[in-house]
Amino acid sequence: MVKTHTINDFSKFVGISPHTLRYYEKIGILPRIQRDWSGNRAFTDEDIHWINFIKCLKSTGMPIDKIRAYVEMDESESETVDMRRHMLEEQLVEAKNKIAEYQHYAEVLEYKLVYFRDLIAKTPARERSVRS
Amino acid sequence: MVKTHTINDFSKFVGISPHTLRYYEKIGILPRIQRDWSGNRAFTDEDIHWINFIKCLKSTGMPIDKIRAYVEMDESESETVDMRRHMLEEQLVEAKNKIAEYQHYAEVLEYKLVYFRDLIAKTPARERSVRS
DNA sequence: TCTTGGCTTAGAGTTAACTCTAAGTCGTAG
DNA sequence: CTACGACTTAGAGTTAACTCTAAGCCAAGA
Repeated sequence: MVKTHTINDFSKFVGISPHTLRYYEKIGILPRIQRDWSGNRAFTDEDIHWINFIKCLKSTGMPIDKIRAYVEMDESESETVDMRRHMLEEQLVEAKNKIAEYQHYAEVLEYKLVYFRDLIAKTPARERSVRS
Repeated sequence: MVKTHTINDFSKFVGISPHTLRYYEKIGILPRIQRDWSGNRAFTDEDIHWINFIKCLKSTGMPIDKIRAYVEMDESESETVDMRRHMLEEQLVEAKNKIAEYQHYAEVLEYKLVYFRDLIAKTPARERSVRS
């Protein structure tokens, strides 16, 4: 017997509103959500992993439609392992690109900040009115 | 005498459409764009740095309104160095958070991919039909 | 002269991914 | 008995940041 969560509890846990959770189920990116005998959704800890994985795909820029396609393949008995692997590899590249991109931004910001810190260290506050 | 670029050239260079460049100027996040004698925008290499900096702010999640506020401070003679520094420091935190976030996503994807690669290595293609 | 590429204002349309409303049903706890 | 928290469908509204259209003007080059 696996412990399950109501939609409200689960919502708080994963940081996604009940409304959006139902929406995700409806559009097909959250399949296999169990129901209790009265028809209410019964989320399991397994589902947390799935949500995290979905977040991963979404955040690395995979559009909802493509996520749905992936999920359908995952659900089907058809032979789609190669394709799914390929899709994940693309998202991995995206993730790595994002890391590089934000590292660049961090550098730009640090560079600007060096200038500001310098300026603040050298100049009494009342004399400061300089453009960057 | 500084070499300048037409809006079309500059557009290609920074990867932002002429339309959007005009829009940026209009909403106040691209100030000080020079004009030639006939009134056409004359972008300088300086402006490229500025665009890159703006991209930095935008990509680290600073909304347009806040960017405009920053730009206004940068333009004004008022004493806003501390505030601007503070804003940049917030964006730096954002950039670092993003890096961590995407590193996490990359790990999740790599983990999944290990499973797929394993599966593909061990199973002849015609036998594959497994759920992840 | 005609085409090309620039300019302007004002406002409408697009996009994805939610996010919410309405309107009604059901089961349980106080 | 009543409130609460689930549930349903269908469709409307929201959001930011573009993105484009219309309509018309101006200047340079072939």
